[in-house]
Amino acid sequence: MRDSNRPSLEDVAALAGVSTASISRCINSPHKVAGPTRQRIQNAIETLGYVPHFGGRALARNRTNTIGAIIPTMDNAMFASGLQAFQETLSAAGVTLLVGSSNYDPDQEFKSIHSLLSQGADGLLLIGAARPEKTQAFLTQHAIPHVLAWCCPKTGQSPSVGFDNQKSGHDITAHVLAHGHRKLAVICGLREGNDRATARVIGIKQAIAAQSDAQLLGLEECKYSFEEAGAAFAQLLSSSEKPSAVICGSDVLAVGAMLQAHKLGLRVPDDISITGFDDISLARVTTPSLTTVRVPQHSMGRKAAEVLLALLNQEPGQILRHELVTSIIDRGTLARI
Amino acid sequence: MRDSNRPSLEDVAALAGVSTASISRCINSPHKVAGPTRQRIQNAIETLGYVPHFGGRALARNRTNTIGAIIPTMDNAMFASGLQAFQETLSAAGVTLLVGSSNYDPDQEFKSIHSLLSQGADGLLLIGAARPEKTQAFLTQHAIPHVLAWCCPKTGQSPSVGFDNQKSGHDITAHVLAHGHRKLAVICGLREGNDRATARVIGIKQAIAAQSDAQLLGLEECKYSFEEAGAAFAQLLSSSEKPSAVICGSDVLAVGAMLQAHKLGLRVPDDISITGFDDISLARVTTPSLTTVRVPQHSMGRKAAEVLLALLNQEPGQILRHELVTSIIDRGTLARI
DNA sequence: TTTCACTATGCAAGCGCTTACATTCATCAA
DNA sequence: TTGATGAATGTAAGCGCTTGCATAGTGAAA
Repeated sequence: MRDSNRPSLEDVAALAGVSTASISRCINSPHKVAGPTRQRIQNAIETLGYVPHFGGRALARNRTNTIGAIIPTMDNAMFASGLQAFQETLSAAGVTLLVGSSNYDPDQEFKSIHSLLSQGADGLLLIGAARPEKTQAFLTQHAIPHVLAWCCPKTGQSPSVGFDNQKSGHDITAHVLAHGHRKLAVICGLREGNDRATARVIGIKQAIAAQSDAQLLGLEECKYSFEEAGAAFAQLLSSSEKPSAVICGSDVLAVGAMLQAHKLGLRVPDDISITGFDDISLARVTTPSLTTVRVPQHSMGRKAAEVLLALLNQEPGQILRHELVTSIIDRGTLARI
Repeated sequence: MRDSNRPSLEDVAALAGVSTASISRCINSPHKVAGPTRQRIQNAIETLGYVPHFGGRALARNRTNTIGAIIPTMDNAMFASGLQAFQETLSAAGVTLLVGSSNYDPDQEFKSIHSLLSQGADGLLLIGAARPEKTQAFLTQHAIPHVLAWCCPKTGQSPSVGFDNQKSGHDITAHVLAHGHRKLAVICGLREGNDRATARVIGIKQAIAAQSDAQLLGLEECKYSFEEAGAAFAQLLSSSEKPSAVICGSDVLAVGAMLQAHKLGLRVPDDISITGFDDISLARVTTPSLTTVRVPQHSMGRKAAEVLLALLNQEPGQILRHELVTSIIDRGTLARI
């Protein structure tokens, strides 16, 4: 027990009167140790408050039982509950979650990947499929086990657990069109390096294009904040021809738009309809509550963890592309014209 | 290079024609290595794509550069932005964040502590001060560097970065009383094992007690969900004597109450006033927006990280108790009577 | 009883890295 | 020239754990 007072395997072994090997076995595969011995060891561990030394273990096993997740930000709720589910699932499997953030910046993401790997992450959860060649190459070259979430790319060989952003964008737009709207506008997140935002917009445009008498009056890109979304909304409504519905690429944007509409004295949905995307808790709280696209965050997080764990355990026959379904939640911000 | 194709220090040493010690020095304290040698080593590292093995490093150094945070849940936004700030600050210092959750359960928290420590966390961020003797003893016995956040206990020797929950509870209540309310009710989170919720209620009760003609008509405890808070609200309003204001221990509860009020056909704040606590983004989004207590989540997260880093670096002369101030944000859910 | 098969446990060799100490070598003052 | 000095590099001893192999112990079959 050289370092301060941290007990080592050896200390436990001495107390229990067995060899260090038995202790190790008792911890890692208890069935290999006889009942009474196990009991004695348990006691010793208890009395000393022994906790295995991570470094030693990681070195000997060449595995850390740690998985990294790099998400754009925890600050808004967009990823929170998915991440929570991810963490819980890992935790149940005895794996710990390392968190890094990218702040929607590819360079930052690359740094985080590096950082988490050098912290020993056995695998990685990444959001979205779009990343620079450099990052992609790094993942491939080092054969980093990873899964993509929030997306479901049809190309590329990374396993993914997500949904079809484009289709969902299409769906909500078709829904808006079905309500009789023909003059539409869009607020979306910054699309550069963000394939989810990009795909959603493509889907939206597709749906509009498919309806001959519909038109897209304007499209504003901004960060995911109430303020920026509000400004974008004001911008869209300042043009001569005003939309009857504004389709937003995220609930955060939609709520920002609603707040701004309120300031402008516009009633939602009587004067203008607004739709969101994600169905985070915000969506239920506004008045009226938000018509939006429900994204199965919880099951996505859980499934992503399961896939990643299977990957690490080299379980064969894994399906590599898990597409979950989204649905439209009709609440109160979409009027029928 | 025994394991698959991962290069080790030795491989780099061989390539560069130096000893492993020099490589190590070159990585960890470059100034100790002569220019040309350094160059040669850099090249070798580059060519091999060498990344130091985490386990080996952690074992030799007895330090992982990893810090764990155990928060009740990431699912609601209560801790999200504080955690984000915490993570960013750590990241800037080259330290990685490990996340565990407690789900407001002391046993689960204990398990998470164990788990994060066994994953090598050098230090810990814990929420709140109330924990079982067993957990406390474990922390003390093993001399785990840790800091408490979201609270600011005057006793106990754990460093903390937080605010005075009791005082804040008192303040918001005094504020409500100053608006002329005399018949109050309270919805709070489950207090068992949750010192923040407990302290807030104590503060609320104190303020009410200090106002002789004020009365507390009812108090409901529930989980932090819209549904449960809604039920609690309904319960409070089902009694014969109805409160004119309901003070909630969290914005989540307040929003749940508002949603329920709406269902019951009550106008906020005309028919009933409601206040929140935390000032998470939800609070700005309801109609009317929520009068609440602003908690400096961001600076709390940042400061907590700074304190923890200082602790790990054994920087002397640290102040161990950082009390941040809260303030009341007056928005639209508190009527003047 | 002897032998065999099997289980429970111990022994000891690493895992990849850091670092105290030893060694080498160039530099410079005496 | 010589010894002292200090910088650059090498040597090798761990760090705490896992695990293949060896050994001891047990009961059943022969």
